[in-house]
Amino acid sequence: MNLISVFTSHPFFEPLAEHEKAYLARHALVRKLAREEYLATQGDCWPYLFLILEGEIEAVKVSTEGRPLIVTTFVSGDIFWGPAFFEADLPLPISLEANQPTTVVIWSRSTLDPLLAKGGIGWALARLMLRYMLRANVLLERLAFQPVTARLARLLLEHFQSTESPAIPRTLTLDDIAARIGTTREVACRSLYYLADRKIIDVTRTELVLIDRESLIQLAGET
Amino acid sequence: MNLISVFTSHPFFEPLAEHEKAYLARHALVRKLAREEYLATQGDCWPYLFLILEGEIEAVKVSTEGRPLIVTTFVSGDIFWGPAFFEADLPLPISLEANQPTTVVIWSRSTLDPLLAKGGIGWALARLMLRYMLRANVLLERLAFQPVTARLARLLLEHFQSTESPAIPRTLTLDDIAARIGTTREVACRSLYYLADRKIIDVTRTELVLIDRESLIQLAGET
DNA sequence: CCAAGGCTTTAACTTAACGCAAAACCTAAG
DNA sequence: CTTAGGTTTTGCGTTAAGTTAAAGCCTTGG
Repeated sequence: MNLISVFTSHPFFEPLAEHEKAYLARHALVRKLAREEYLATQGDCWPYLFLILEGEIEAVKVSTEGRPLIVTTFVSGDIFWGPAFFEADLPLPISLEANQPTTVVIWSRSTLDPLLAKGGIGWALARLMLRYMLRANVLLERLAFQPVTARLARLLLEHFQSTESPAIPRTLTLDDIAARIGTTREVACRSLYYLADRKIIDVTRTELVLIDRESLIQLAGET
Repeated sequence: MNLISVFTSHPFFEPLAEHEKAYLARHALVRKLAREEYLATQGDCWPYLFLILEGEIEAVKVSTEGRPLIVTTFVSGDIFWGPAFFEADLPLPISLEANQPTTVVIWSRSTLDPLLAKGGIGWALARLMLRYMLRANVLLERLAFQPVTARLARLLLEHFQSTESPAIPRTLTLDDIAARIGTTREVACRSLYYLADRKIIDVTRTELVLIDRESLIQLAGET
């Protein structure tokens, strides 16, 4: 397998010796997911750790009324796990859903167990977890303190940042946007046009064009 | 110092050898906090880990407009840390404020460093962090999906659970309640009377009496 | 070319939640 | 006893956000 090359390059596995990496590769479960396919669902007891080789996986929560909220997105190279990986019987607090065709490598708790006893990996896990905790924290802050418009503004800023061009094609549907900022389709749409009305962005059917970055930043609150 | 006895009894330090525990005790910083005193404030770079010996510490976030939100409460025996304990320069996402007279033991990153390299502690930290992440997750879910009344109902249930008696004295001020469920004084008060109006609880100036647990549970949503 | 299905947009309505302000109440200090 | 300061309670006006419904637009597949 050429899987080993992937591990070697990933900083997470750096502390491991060669034969340990080989062990990992032998026991790895490679799984391909289609768009909209679930890796695991909320409430499952899922004692695995995964690494994304290609694609994206969204961590999504669903309310009792069925409204989805995308908590975070894991991209290629990211590592995550189910709580049951650490302690038996802890249910998965979110669903893991592929965004697009995605390939992941999965290890079960029992496979990784012998390696975890060693120092390096435990520490690395703690660091990773810290990162995710901080992400969750940011989300919490926004949901608790910021209105929909501000959350939308921030989402847009992130998208505009990732490209040089001031225009981004409308790849996300309104439902996607709504799930990301924690609201509904309709409200997301209204907010978009609220921004358009004050000449902060330009909304067309095919793209969103940034007009006034300053105002957008201001609307998004601090940072 | 009799500090050592505290460590020995704490499962977190179980993996350590006796001489290591002694090392810990030697380098421990014991700090007493008065009520309302801050251990550290949001935005600080705070590379420490602490253990509560006595008292309580609240993790509180403050919005730009000054509205506080209590994210979680650490009680006697709990261990927590600043993100900078793991990675330099990460700011504290919350403030740590004593709820009551509180005693904590603090270690700096540099002190603990030699012990962290060893496996056991890293793993324990990862497990602890997982717990906190799950807590944050629950809070997120409630803020995102549940109305104020449901959040209040759940808070009350937790309080009623902790005592046998159906009556609890009003030790929390409305501001406290509001900060815990993420709203304002006035709204919290109104919600309280909303519950009283439908005979679910009884509100007097001195105590809250549980009348209809079933309804309260139902209002609180699942669980 | 047409029709179906999905996505977007708008409008009208409803309501939960917030802010302001004032009154009521309680406690502790003088 | 009185007052000052803090807390609780209530009324009122405002608004952000969710809901429902319907219309419009675009793409795709027959």
